[in-house]
Amino acid sequence: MLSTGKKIELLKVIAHPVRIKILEELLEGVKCVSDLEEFLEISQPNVSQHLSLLRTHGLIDFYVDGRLKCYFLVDPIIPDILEILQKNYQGTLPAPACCPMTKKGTYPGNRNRQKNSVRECDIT
Amino acid sequence: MLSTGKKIELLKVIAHPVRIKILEELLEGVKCVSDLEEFLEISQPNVSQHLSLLRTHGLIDFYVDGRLKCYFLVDPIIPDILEILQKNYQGTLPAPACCPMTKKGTYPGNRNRQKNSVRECDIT
DNA sequence: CAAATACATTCAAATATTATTATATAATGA
DNA sequence: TCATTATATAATAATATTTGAATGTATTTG
Repeated sequence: MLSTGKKIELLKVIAHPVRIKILEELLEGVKCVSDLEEFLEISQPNVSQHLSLLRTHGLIDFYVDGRLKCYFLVDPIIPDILEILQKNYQGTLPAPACCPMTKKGTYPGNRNRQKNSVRECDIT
Repeated sequence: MLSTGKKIELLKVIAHPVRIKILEELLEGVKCVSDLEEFLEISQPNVSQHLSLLRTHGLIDFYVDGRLKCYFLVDPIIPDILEILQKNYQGTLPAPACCPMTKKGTYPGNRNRQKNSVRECDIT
């Protein structure tokens, strides 16, 4: 299994608007470079460069059909990332249990804080 | 709801080893800067810089307790990303239905390919 | 009020990423 | 074989990211 470090690297590679579009397109099925070039509306060398980066990181691969290179998805992390990008997040995470917002106390750590700061969360 | 573009930007901000560690730490609960500094073993200004970046992107926020700044998670995209980083992916995605690997044909698009390339996937 | 603590900001240097341009290669078709 | 099509690579220039060093501000404590 991949280390967290490697996964962060993958995340970094994925986090680019053009590459996300490529991956979304490949999620639909196999695509050759020229089809991607048309779809993305960027130069062919640039498409190849992005494909190359995705490939050297093991995210995608290709097979050859005549003079076409047919790219497809390999890494199972991709659908999960793309799903997050589609997901409709609303609101925020719940405020921390122990803070002035929830009126339940202040910092739960051991650092110095103001003398009169009461930690109701400790008192229970 | 956030646009895909904004989410890609968030992904880019998140995809950094130090910032991932910060987010993982904050997932456990509120943390002040000095505690993060100790944990991360990087300089205090650098911690502040990363926190600032995370905050300007709306991923985290803080409350003040005396001289402490207590940071906490805000954006609900964070737990989802962190979950992916923990997940144990194995194997690869299934090979495309229509390619030499699966022996079911070649490129499904409309580009020129070699004359004798048969598309069994079209024939059904 | 002075010192100490907690944190932020600014600037510069080092490094990494991105896109462009030009050129190369390999396969196909005339 | 020659032109065309499909793609890759290399070099460069522009830009962005990252870190370190120095300095600044606010709060608390003695």
